[in-house]
Amino acid sequence: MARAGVTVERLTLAAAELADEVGVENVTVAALARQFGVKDASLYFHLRNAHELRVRIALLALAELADRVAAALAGRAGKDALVAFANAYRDYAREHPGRYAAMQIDLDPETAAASAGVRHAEMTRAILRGYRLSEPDQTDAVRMMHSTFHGFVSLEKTGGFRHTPRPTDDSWSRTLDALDAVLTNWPSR
Amino acid sequence: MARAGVTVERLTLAAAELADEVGVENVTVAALARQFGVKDASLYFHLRNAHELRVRIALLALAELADRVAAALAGRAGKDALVAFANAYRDYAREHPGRYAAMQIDLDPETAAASAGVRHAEMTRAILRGYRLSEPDQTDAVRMMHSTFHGFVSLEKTGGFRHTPRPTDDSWSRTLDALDAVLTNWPSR
DNA sequence: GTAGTAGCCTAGCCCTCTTAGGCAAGCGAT
DNA sequence: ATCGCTTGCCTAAGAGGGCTAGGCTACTAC
Repeated sequence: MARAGVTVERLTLAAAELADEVGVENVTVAALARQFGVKDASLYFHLRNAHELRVRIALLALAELADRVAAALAGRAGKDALVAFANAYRDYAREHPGRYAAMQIDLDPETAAASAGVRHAEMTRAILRGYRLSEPDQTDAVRMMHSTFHGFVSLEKTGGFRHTPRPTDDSWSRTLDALDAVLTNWPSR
Repeated sequence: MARAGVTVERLTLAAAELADEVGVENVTVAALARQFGVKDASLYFHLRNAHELRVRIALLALAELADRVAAALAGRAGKDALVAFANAYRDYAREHPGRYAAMQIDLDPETAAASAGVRHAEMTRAILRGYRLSEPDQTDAVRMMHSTFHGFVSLEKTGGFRHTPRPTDDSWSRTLDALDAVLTNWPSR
């Protein structure tokens, strides 16, 4: 009997692709086993449980996104960097809806600390260097930025903007203008 | 054999409460049936399938939230209205995490059009009257506002802000200041 | 009081998750 | 080469959940 050559890495990648096709909630151990031509039970040799599978998708996505953002950010500063970050973020979410959704599951603290999520935080703060904000304004601004990006992308995906004809691309670009404006002129207390 | 007195309304309400306790993804037809002292199969007399149950939770939540926001908005204008809206939104999401999560599932267009979601859109636009924005800026601003609210609340819930000690309440209030500032001074093209 | 229907039930199928225990392929050491 | 050990797969089996088909019963309308 030939071995199927299943590894955690191959499983995770296949799971991520499956997630993009059918949604994270439908990424099932059984479906994955079928893809590898293997019985469901066999995957528990590589995986603790179905939840770990989703966590692994999330970690993969966080790392991939961090790489993309880092590449987009290279050599840019100020609004240029803001827009590059934002577009890398949104593009990734649209190309990989399942992976993006997986990113939203909450990781336990130590897993999160070891994830590429920390790189996101660092890069976001790096952007703000162009806007000369000091603490605690910087933290607030980071949170607002992230909220705006995530909120927009998330609402766009679930069709929250569908009821108005205006192209979402236009709203996105104007939202970034507004974000740039408010970061440039961060209101003092 | 006494009848259990199951109705779609009672089912939906129980499901919503269950969702707040254990998460929407764990709202199961079987669990609900147990709560009503009834067999699972019996619920299919009232419900088409498990998905309908979640849709009903979403619609309930949209209506409840719209009521709250409307109450919060009464007699307010400008930044006052903005803050009231935002807090009503965030408070609801925190008190009813399961209902809030249910709100994010995408409804098919006609269901969405018949939902209380349209009231949200109207009220959001009403707030912007205080800021004198005309189309298409108004649409962009509505989208940005909604994105910010949803993004913040969503990230807060999934622990996205945990890695920084700053109280989220403070960041929230400063984010609203920033939003007010940018709406007041919406950047022209 | 009888017909009809609304509200529940049992039986049963399929799918998923997960554990327990077995067998066989390949590797390292003798 | 072969003996054993580990790795990678297997079968078996139980617990749930989703859902359908078909049946019984209590209430309702006439």
